[in-house]
Amino acid sequence: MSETFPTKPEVPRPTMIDVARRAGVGLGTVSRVVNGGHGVRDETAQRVRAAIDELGFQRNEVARALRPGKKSTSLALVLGDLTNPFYATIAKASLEIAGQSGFAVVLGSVDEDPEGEKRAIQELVSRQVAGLMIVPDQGDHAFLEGAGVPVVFVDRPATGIDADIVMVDNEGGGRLATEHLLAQGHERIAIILAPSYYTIGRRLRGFRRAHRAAGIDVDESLVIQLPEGNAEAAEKATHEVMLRPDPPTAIFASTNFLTEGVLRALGELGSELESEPAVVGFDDFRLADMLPTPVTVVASDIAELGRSAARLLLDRASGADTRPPQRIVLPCGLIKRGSGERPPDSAAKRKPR
Amino acid sequence: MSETFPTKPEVPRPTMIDVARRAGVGLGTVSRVVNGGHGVRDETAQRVRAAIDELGFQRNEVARALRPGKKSTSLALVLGDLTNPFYATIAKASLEIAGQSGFAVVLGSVDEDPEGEKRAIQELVSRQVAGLMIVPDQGDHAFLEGAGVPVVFVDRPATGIDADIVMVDNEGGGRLATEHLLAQGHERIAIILAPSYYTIGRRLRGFRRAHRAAGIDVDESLVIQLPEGNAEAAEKATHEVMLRPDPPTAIFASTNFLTEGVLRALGELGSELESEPAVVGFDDFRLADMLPTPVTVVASDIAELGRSAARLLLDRASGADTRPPQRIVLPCGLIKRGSGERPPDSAAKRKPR
DNA sequence: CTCCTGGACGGTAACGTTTCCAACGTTTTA
DNA sequence: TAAAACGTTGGAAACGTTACCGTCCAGGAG
Repeated sequence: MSETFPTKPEVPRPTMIDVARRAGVGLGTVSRVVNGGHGVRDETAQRVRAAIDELGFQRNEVARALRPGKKSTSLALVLGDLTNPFYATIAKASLEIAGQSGFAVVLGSVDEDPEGEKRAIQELVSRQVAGLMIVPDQGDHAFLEGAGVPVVFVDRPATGIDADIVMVDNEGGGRLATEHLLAQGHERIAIILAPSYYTIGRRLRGFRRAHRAAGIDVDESLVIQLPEGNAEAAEKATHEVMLRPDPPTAIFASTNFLTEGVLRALGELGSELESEPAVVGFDDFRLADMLPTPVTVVASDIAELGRSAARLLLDRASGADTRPPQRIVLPCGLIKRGSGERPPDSAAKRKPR
Repeated sequence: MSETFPTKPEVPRPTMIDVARRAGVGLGTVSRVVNGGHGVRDETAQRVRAAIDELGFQRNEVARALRPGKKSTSLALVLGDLTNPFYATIAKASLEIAGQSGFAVVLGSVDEDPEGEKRAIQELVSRQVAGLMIVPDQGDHAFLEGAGVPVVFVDRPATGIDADIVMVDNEGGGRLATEHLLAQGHERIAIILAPSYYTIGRRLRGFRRAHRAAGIDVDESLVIQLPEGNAEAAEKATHEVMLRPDPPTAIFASTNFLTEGVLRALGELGSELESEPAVVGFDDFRLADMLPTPVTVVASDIAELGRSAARLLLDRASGADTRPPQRIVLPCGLIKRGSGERPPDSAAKRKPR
């Protein structure tokens, strides 16, 4: 390198010792002032505070967390693809709650495989976080038992450990969506399923229960298990099922990304279809109301999912909450927008508006 | 509480001292083994590693970061609404890069006001992060000068400090979008602007330059400054401008959320309009290709924005990079989808497909 | 007047790690 | 053969904070 950047003087940040010296008091006094200032004479506290301001002192959270028994003021959040608005919403909400209590949120690097998840979690634990919020992948989470930090699972339970869990009423949502379609007279409803997550299983159960309650048999050839949980897989599967000799008159997409894939396939199929099927998705998504046919979805308050998890974890971490592991379940509601309203016998093509 | 949860025995995690005792070696030797194991006899290292496995020892990153001069192995990321896919993409990408180097990413709680941002940053600095990635709000960031950690700004520069910056070619993008519309024959192009961010200013500059190059005057009444940067504001503004006696024949929306608002307004206006205007947005968004009229956008590689920022910051933090502050600018490209292709004289209504 | 009480404060140990230095044994060099 | 050099190891200091303990002084009780 021909010219180097003048490296910053790397001025060491002032410590409590500097503050103590400046204020002419002992180290303990500074500590007391920094932590609320009980047991310190007003006049002394003033002097200390003045010194803090002059030096621009800021407490070193790392040193603080080193003290015996103390945990850091950080929570860890382990989740999947942040690009999925579902996860992003959880992250944002938990961040907000944590921030209100002066806690930061550490995001471990998120891998796909269970092994990567385990590594990420251990990385986080080694940072002495006060608690873990995890949207768990498949695989055993028993190794968390000995981690010594409270854990809250979000959106789905984990196996091998009995911990708090905050989730959505997946079965109720699945039932709601299906009942809505059944009420329109549909009897051949396809359900598109992402790979074996717990949530998906519950949504399927709701689907079956709604059928049973209505006295209608589920055509198992319309229960479609995708190899992957992305829009492309759903698109392909929708293509296939709609071109069968006896296509479904309605489709229930079990995930926001899957809904997108379903709609994409229907759009491409377009006029090839004798009659466009009704569609209901699970989880709302942006622009759902602006598509050529606004899409009806079953939705829950995802942000509340994140908030509840963060609140619960903070209470656990502070020791304020010693109840047995809790199971918080948030309700789902139906947002009718149009795509679920097509009658099964309608041969009408999508209209301009 | 009538019954309390059996509090975990709170097993203290094993330390290096435990490992040393178990392996019958000194503390220094354990440290050497943990950090690569140079200068330790193979047989000794084996014994130490065995002890580590048996005890399930894991290095305490907090204690590690306390050592003089050492920073933690965490990077901080400060940004706006994670629910905005733009920010979420940056977060995901930087997380990925940081994770590859064993760094975690701490998200400070993100407020809207400059004061909240400053507080969040100081919270993060007090956690001894190795570096800061900031998508800065307005306001002076000179206070970062003395923070003693490397800073990389993302998406926009900050005032009051000369630091690395990774951004997008906003002016080029603005110009590209405008040129595309001009090439279709449009001469009355409205531009919808979010409040005074740096990026928006550059996009506007590109807009003006393109006009000048084409020898067409900008109608200043079509340069629309929004009071807020959300979809609602854009929707309202679009309504107003389209109902003027002499409406624009094309609209350039300077932000993904604004594009959404513009489209929403146009959808509502529907048949009230004599001719629907062409639309080009800045930044791509999910489902843009599935709207009734697929929307043309100017886009850049947002993920690369995050990746570059993280890479640069890691190099700065490790001291590997001592160059003067860098300015990385990523190019923008045009993604044609249809909404930008309407000729200015077309009286055609939106067609079914 | 003395003793005791209690509030205010100073000093120090401890947290778990890394880094430096000294000590040791072995081998090479003079 | 003695000295020097080297590789391996153990021990101690240091990082910045909090918790605990002891000291000091003032004031009240006896």
